[in-house]
Amino acid sequence: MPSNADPLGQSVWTRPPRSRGAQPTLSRAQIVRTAIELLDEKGLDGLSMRRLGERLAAGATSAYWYVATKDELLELVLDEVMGEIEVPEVGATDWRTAATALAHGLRSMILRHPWVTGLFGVRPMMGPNAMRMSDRTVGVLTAAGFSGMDVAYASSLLMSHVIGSATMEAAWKRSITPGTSVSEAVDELRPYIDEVSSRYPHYGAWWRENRGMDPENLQDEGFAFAVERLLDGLQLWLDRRNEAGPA
Amino acid sequence: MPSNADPLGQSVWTRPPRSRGAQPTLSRAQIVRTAIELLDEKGLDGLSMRRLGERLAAGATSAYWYVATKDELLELVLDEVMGEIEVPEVGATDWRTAATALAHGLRSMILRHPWVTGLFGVRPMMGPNAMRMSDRTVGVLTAAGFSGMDVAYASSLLMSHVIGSATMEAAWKRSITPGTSVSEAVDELRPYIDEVSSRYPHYGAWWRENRGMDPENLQDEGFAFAVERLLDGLQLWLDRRNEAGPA
DNA sequence: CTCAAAACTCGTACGCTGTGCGAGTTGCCT
DNA sequence: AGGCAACTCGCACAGCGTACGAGTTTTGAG
Repeated sequence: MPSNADPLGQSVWTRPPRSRGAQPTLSRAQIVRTAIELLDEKGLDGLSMRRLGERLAAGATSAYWYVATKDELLELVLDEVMGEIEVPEVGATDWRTAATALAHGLRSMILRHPWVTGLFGVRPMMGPNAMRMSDRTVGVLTAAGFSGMDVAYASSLLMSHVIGSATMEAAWKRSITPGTSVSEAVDELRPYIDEVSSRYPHYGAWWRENRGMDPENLQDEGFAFAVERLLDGLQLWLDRRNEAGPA
Repeated sequence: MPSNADPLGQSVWTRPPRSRGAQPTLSRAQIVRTAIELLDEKGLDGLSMRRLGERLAAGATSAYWYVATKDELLELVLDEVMGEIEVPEVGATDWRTAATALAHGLRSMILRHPWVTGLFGVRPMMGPNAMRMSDRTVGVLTAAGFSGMDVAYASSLLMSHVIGSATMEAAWKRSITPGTSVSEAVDELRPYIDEVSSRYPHYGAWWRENRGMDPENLQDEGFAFAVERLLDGLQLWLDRRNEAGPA
């Protein structure tokens, strides 16, 4: 363990960076950037500390001066990509537009970096970028009329849905042979689905009715549909509460 | 690779089990059961093929006769725990009750086996238990009045939300020292949250108003709230459509 | 009953992983 | 000038997934 290891259970985010001494040839930022490069190219399994060292033109274990463990590096990486999402400032638009932007921004980040889905489950996101996003979300929802625990509930509803659906979408995309389009993949699978779905009554019936659909924009449309329904549900709750309140 | 390895890219589910020959001392079912035991005790990282062999009182690589790779074993394991969820048959209750049962059933399965969150993202779920669940879900939603792609959208909305929120809940639970209750954990974290939240305006304001809340049933309440909003949103869409249709 | 083949079990080994350790180098501060 | 802090990195270790092939048991065919 390098000497900057965490003595008191503090997280990566609270520990100050080093300052004096020989000038470093590496940096946290560079390490994180390179790790993301590697992850984008080869996926979560494709990142090993040795490969990272190689790509950095450094020794296999050199990164360990800047990062206590691989898990910690992954925490930094997760927060870094969270920084790619932009949430409108409070008051810039109505809350529905802002929430929609948040949802779509988060989703497209995940589709850009599908390996993040493997990182969401491990530790709660507390990095500065994730916090900044939470902060804006809280602001937007508060301005919309939510208060108290409802804010937390609504924001978690939003985030959870996006994370869940993008996780499943990424899983599906990963399972098709790379390079083929969605339509081609579905065409390939069609006989198999025919066979399987025939054994399940409701699913089979649905499939017989809908096997002709164009699968190209299905994921996008499904996501947009879900976000609308979800915001409808929240809006309805606000409306009902406003009706009941001033009575 | 054992000789029953998949020659044509078929999945685990289509390959028939072995029949003739020396009577086996192991079985797929037993292997899967033991793997789940180990996973429940030690988490995703705690499962190694060697440990599995040990616990089975067998050689380190013996399980490889029944399972081509560890990933395949995990696919079986995932489907096995999916079998723990019960979805009401179509017509047994109104669709809202059925959907609520599905959501809560899936959530409590995930909280019982938190390691599954690491499995959702890797491959689409196509095992028999997952299919059975999808089938019932499709049935319930069709009976409710959804049709065509809406069925897929609505069912994915439901599942995605549960998976996302349970993933984040499991992450949070994992990060607190085991054995301490939720309230104790929050009490421990309180000074840290005070410090962090002060740097984020909206989040900080929200925290100052709400730092006194009782965190004990927060997760449960938040989940129930979200499911209600989500079903409201779907219901509203059905209503609007029924209004517009017969006009 | 005989016997080859099928059905399994498992010890060994290979290449990979994360990372602790300690010796080596560099450059600032007194 | 000298010492120490800041870094770099080769080596080694324990553990991983799993390919391989030799060993054991049971079966069905002749």
